[in-house]
Amino acid sequence: MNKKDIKILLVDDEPDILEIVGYNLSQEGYQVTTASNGIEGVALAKSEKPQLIILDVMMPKMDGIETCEQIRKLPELKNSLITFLTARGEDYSQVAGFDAGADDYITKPIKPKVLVSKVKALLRRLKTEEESAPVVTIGDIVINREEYKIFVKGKEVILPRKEFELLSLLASKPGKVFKREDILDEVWGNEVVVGGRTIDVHIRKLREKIGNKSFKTVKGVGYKFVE
Amino acid sequence: MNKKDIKILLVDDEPDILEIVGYNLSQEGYQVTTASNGIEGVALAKSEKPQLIILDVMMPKMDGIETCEQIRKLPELKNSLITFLTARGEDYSQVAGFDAGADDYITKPIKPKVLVSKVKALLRRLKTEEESAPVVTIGDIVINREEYKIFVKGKEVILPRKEFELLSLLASKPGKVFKREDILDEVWGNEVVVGGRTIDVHIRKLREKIGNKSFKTVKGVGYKFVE
DNA sequence: TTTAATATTAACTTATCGTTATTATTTTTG
DNA sequence: CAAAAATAATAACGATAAGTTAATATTAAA
Repeated sequence: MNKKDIKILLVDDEPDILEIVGYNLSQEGYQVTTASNGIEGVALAKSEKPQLIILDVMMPKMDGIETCEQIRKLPELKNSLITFLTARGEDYSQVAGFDAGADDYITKPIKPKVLVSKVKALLRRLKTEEESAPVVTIGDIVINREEYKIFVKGKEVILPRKEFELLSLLASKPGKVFKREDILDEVWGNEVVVGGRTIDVHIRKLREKIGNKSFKTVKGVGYKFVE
Repeated sequence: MNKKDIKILLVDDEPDILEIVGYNLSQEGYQVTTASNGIEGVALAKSEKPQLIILDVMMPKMDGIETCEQIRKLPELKNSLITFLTARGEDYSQVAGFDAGADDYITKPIKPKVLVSKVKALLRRLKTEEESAPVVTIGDIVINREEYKIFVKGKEVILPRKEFELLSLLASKPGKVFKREDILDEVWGNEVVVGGRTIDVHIRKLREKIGNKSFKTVKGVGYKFVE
């Protein structure tokens, strides 16, 4: 992934921190979004799906720990990294932070250079994890291959195996038309022989459950999944 | 993991440092290996696979930064932590160190007590990452792998070996679906061939003892443990 | 060695899923 | 624009996978 495709969300109630940290990360080429409180932070996390979220622990209204917990509940953000900003020596918040699902923490006072390289280190970690990332998001559909779960607009939809695999295949390359024969190969396996209408029926079931407009028919060829 | 199973590799060209740091860590019960230059360090890292590597930044031939980069390239050492020894104020090396893949740094002059607690803190972090903690808690179930004990809502439940291992596996990643073949590999071993209904029977027994709702069936795939 | 505990298999039941057949609808093409 | 081709929709059937129980084999314990 290119650096400029990496989004970082920064949540802190102190404008100075947002300013300085945001500036430094932007300079590095990252896309930085900021929020000044937890509620706003969760909302932005939802809409932006940043790869990295930096949360201040001490915030009014909703603190970093709770914000972190909220974010961790969202299936589409399972791959995101979360790191806390914490005053040096606040050992408690580190511990609670890890419990809440944090990946790391950065101690204040912040030294820009240290911050930037720590972020780099974290994102390096993301890269290796991402190769095996079990969670894919397309539009408002989240596919969790590891847990065999599908979420549509945050609501879980239970799919039988073949339907799951079919969706999984189509969604792996949104926009690409999968030929009927290719679908049979991938989902059914090339030894199995099934009737010509089997795919149609499964597509129909998916349309019922996921939404009609997501699955486009390309007559004479096959099907594609569109956002 | 037990303290005496933790290996620490110490790389420094100054014999005094090796002596004093090595002594202190050994006293704490860690297994300490030492190398007096980077090349030797990389070789030992490869063969010993230490959990923690402490590198001096300033070394002749190959410095700590380069040594670190070399080590980070080795896939088998991805889980290892690397920390630098750096003279106070050498801000540069901290930054470069993080870039090279370091997890922390320790400033000279070394105070044994500070060193030891820093090492402890680092290894605590490793522990949580490694999830090999002997005691795991999921909801109101506590699994003690070391003592082969299970507690449900504080009450001990005695499980036979296979059931224990099955539960232990599923609970190691709550939510993740374990395929039947994976379960066979992990719990039974990939040479053993057992009938198709064996897993079911064990699952059933677990459901009886631990609670029905904790074990979800994913038809055509396998089972998962949920809170 | 005997007994008890655990593991596996077998046989059967139940539920769910996948496929096909049928009919209707839409799209394409001559 | 009409006929043919392709796909959509439904329901019904058959296949498959999992659940259950009981019996047998294996292992560990007394």
